[in-house]
Amino acid sequence: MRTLKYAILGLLNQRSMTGYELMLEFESALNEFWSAKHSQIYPELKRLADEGLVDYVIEISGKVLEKKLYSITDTGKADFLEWVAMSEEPKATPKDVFRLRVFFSAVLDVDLRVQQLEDQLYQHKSRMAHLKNNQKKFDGIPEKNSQDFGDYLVLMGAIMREENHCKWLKKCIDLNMN
Amino acid sequence: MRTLKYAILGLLNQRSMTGYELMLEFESALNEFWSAKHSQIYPELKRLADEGLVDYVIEISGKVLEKKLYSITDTGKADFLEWVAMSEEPKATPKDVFRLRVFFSAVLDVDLRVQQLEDQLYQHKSRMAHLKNNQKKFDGIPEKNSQDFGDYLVLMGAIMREENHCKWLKKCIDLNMN
DNA sequence: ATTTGCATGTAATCTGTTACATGATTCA
DNA sequence: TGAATCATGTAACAGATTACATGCAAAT
Repeated sequence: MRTLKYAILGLLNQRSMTGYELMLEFESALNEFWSAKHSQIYPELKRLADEGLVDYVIEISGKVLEKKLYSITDTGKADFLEWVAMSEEPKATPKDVFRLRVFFSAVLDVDLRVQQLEDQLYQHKSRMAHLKNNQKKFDGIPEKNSQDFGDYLVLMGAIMREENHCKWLKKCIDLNMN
Repeated sequence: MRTLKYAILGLLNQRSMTGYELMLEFESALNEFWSAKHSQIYPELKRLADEGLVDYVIEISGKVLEKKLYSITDTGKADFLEWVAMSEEPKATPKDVFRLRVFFSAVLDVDLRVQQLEDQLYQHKSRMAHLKNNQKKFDGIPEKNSQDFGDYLVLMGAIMREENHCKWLKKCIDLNMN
């Protein structure tokens, strides 16, 4: 499906970046729905360059350190636009180890189950606090055709997801304790 | 992390099964949070047998068709119990191509965005109807120490997740249309 | 008889993570 | 001057999907 390809093209469609900067984007902006390590990004960038979807210029940082500033090409832009316009069937399985554990948890003592759920709840609560803090940077709803708008929608989605997950965890705790 | 290993051990801890039956379980009961194709299950079963965590007897279906009925061993049971009792850090990234598309969707016409969101909403609504139908098989809340209890909790979680996802999609549609 | 489902496997490929490897720049 | 960060790459491995491959059993 080459999703990483389109994630990179989408980011380079916003502005030219180095591989390192792309990595930082995956760690921040896209973190809630996609990720990639530098060991995956650099080879993919090379491949995209071979395919003519991106190109780069070498810049010098300081005295000698070379960095490659990548830009999307017209072909790349066309390819990306085609992808983003596509409709898709929702993927069947968002794999989730914790839910798997809950599924099997009847073999455990109730105390331990509740402890695990509480632990999970704590972690997701702090995650939610972090997301809500990120939301502060928007004042009001961004303009519909700005990149900030997409940013806003997915952040809202992430917050709603965390909220809902916490709600589920609380219900599980309740049902385990009666 | 060997999650498939523990998913299989957990299922075999409930009852002895063939690889084919395990495959069916992954397609039904576990479908909301884990999946595996037969091409992954059969080699894993072989490996688990080599590791002494499961064993099997060959049964004959009809005249000649051999099937392997797998059972969990004591070692396997101990290993599984240790795993299910473990606490874990929530995984950072539940990758989601649709959210990635939404993130970049500002490059599209508003009409197309709304169309995509509506399409997604339709699919998730029917998915939710399907899940709610599954829930009917429970009358009331299952006993806390039965496998049905875990089953019930994750099904509830799946329904809540779908409900929440639909809510998010509706908000996205609203914000795109003003 | 033919189709659908039961039943088991391997091979090739793709995607992603961890570990290995190196070196420059900036800030305290 | 030492630590954190910038910057780029490769190699080995793990996990998972698609395709290849075969054959029996049951139901229509």
